[in-house]
This record gives sequence, C-alpha cells and structure tokens, in this order.
Amino acid sequence: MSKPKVLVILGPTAVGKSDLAVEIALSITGLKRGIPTFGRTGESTSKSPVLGEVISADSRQVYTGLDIGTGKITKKEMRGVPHHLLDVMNPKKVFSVELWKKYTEAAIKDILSRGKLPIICGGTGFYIQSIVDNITLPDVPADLKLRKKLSLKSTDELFLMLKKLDPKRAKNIDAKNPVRLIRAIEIAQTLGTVPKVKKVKSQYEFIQIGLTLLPEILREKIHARLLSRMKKGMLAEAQRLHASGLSYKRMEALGLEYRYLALYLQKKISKKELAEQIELGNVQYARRQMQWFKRDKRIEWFDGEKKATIKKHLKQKLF
RNA sequence: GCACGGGUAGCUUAGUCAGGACUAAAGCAACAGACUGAAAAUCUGAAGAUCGGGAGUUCGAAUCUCUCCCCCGUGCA
Repeated sequence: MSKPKVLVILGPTAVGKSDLAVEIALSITGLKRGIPTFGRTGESTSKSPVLGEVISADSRQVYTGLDIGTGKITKKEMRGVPHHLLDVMNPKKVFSVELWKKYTEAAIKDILSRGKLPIICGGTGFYIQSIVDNITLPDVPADLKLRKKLSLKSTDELFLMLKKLDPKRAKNIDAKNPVRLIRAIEIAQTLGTVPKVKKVKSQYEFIQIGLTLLPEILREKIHARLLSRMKKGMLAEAQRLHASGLSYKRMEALGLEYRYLALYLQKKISKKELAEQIELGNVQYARRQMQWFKRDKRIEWFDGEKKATIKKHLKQKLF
C-alpha cells in the first residue's frame, strides 16, 4: 500500500509558483485510486471537476488584508481551484509554523478524503520543511509579557540566562540571535529544558518541485511586479491597514514591501528610496530562500519558464 | 579665470582644527553562511582603502606645507 502523494511547489519569490500550481490543479483529469492522471491538453474544460487544491505555504499570505503587497492570488486567478491557508489570521496577531503545520495537516486530510490532490505552494521554506519532515516542536505557547521583558536585555545577558537554564541548548544555539535566545528561554522556563526536535516519518509522500530562474530574469520580474503592485494601490493598502489599527512597528516587522511602506508613510524614507528598497529587499529575500532550499536534496529543480517540462515530469512522477 | 569649500573601501560618510598605538573606522551594497512555535522575521562571517597624484617638513603625515589633477557647491568676474 503506497502512501498518498502530496505535491509541493516551491522556489524563490517571483518565479511564478502560484500560476503553475493553478495550472497543474486544472490539468489533472482523473484520479485512479487517489493517484492523479493528466489530460493530454493540460487544460480542463469548464464541465470537468477540478481535481487539485492548493495549500499556500506563505508566512505573510496567511494574514487578512495583506493582499497586494504579498501578491496574494485573486479569486479570478484561482480559476476555480480551491485555495487553503490564505487569510486565516489578523495581522495584528502573530502566526507560527506550528499553526501552519496543524492547519495544513487538516487541509491535506480533507482534500485527500474528497479524492483530490493537495498541492502545497509557497516560498516559506521553514513551513514546508515542518510538514515534509513532520517536525514536532515543543508545545510551549508564546508568552508575550516575557518576550517583551526579555527584549530589553542584551544578547549577552540572554545567552547567560539560557546557559543557566539549559546548558545543552546554549551550546548549539546562535548566541547572538535575540529571537532564538528568547524563544529558547521561553521554552526552557516552562519545560525545564529545550527538548530535541522530533522528526517522525510522514504518512504522505511529498514530491517537491523547485522553480528557479536566472538571477537577471528574476530581478526583472521583481522590478516589473513592483510597478504593477504600485499601480494596483499597494500604498493605499498600507494606509488602510494602518487606519484599521495595524501599528507601523508591526508593519515594519512584516518585512519587505510592508516594512518600507511603513517607513515611507512615516516619512522616514523618500518615494525613490521606497522603490529601491523594496526591489533590493526582494532580491535579497530570493537569495535567502534559495539558501534555505538548497539544503534539501530531495527537491527536484526546474526552470520556471519551462512549464511543459514540469508537467510532463509530474505525469510520470505521480503515477 | 580668481577665491573659498570638497576629493578616504563599490556607494554614503567619520577621522584632518591641536601629526603619534590610523597596522585607517562605520553603515549600506556585494560575497559566503546559520536557522527547530516570530522565518518577507532574526542572526553570523570573511573580504574589501597605496586616505586624488607627486614632492617636502618631521623620528613619525589621511592629518602640516608646496604643486598638479578632478568633480560639485557658493561668491566674485
């Protein structure tokens, strides 16, 4: 009895993951015992049922109201393909890997039970890894009060604290990273130690497809995308978010477009800097994403512009 | 053209007044890397400069003097 298959489409920002996911979802023409088959044309007719559903793996698209700036897929672009894990949290609150994993597990189960193919699509490597490697992280809720208190301390002080609480974790932690240190202290204070992360074999078989583009082409796409987002009213979106109570501080922490949009709205940077910083930030982000992905040797990489090749490959792979 | 201001890593600058541990510092970029309930976040590392060129004064010059070159700014023509 083979495991149910789950498709994963990943890659850096702006390679065209969302489009491909929808296309693949639409090109599945049948399922044999839970295994998809593909149509010759690669296009479903309006009458045939959609047999793939997309689960977003994007740490910012989970938030409501962050639409233009995150490049969230629109209803029209979905072309009838159901999407999960979009708009599940208010941006004033903090989402987490654990939550994503929990929701995603439920979504996969649900999609499979209806005889369809789950397609995880996104660029947040940590989220994807959490489900592919079936990681169990310590079950300690965020203590915002504690975090606030600890955030006033220096990294040296934090490191010393952790060392006292859990010398083992202190040994391999990044001693200069406040975010990591605070989280480790939070866990150690509740559990006594920071337990080792458990990796359990997943009940699913994940097929990870990575999309890449030449750096110059990616850069061009990022540039073009920025212009189109500005035209679509990204600035107004940020204003709307702030008007609805999202602090600039929080907006800055959301990163990339929102970080610089927040700075611009506070008049800390000029319009020219806004554009430059967003573009640069995205290019750097794409590199960081690749840095993460390239560790996972199970990912099969394809040129993002060669969709036909990918579909052909999947046709074999999924059978 | 004359006068004053300016020329220090790819970029923006600190240091020049009062020469000395300057064997030239920082931020950003570029490059490499980490990541285990914040991941578009957070963090690390190494590299990078004959201090515009030359001459001089001095034990010692990015720093003082002379001279040449370059760009911009302001004033005078």
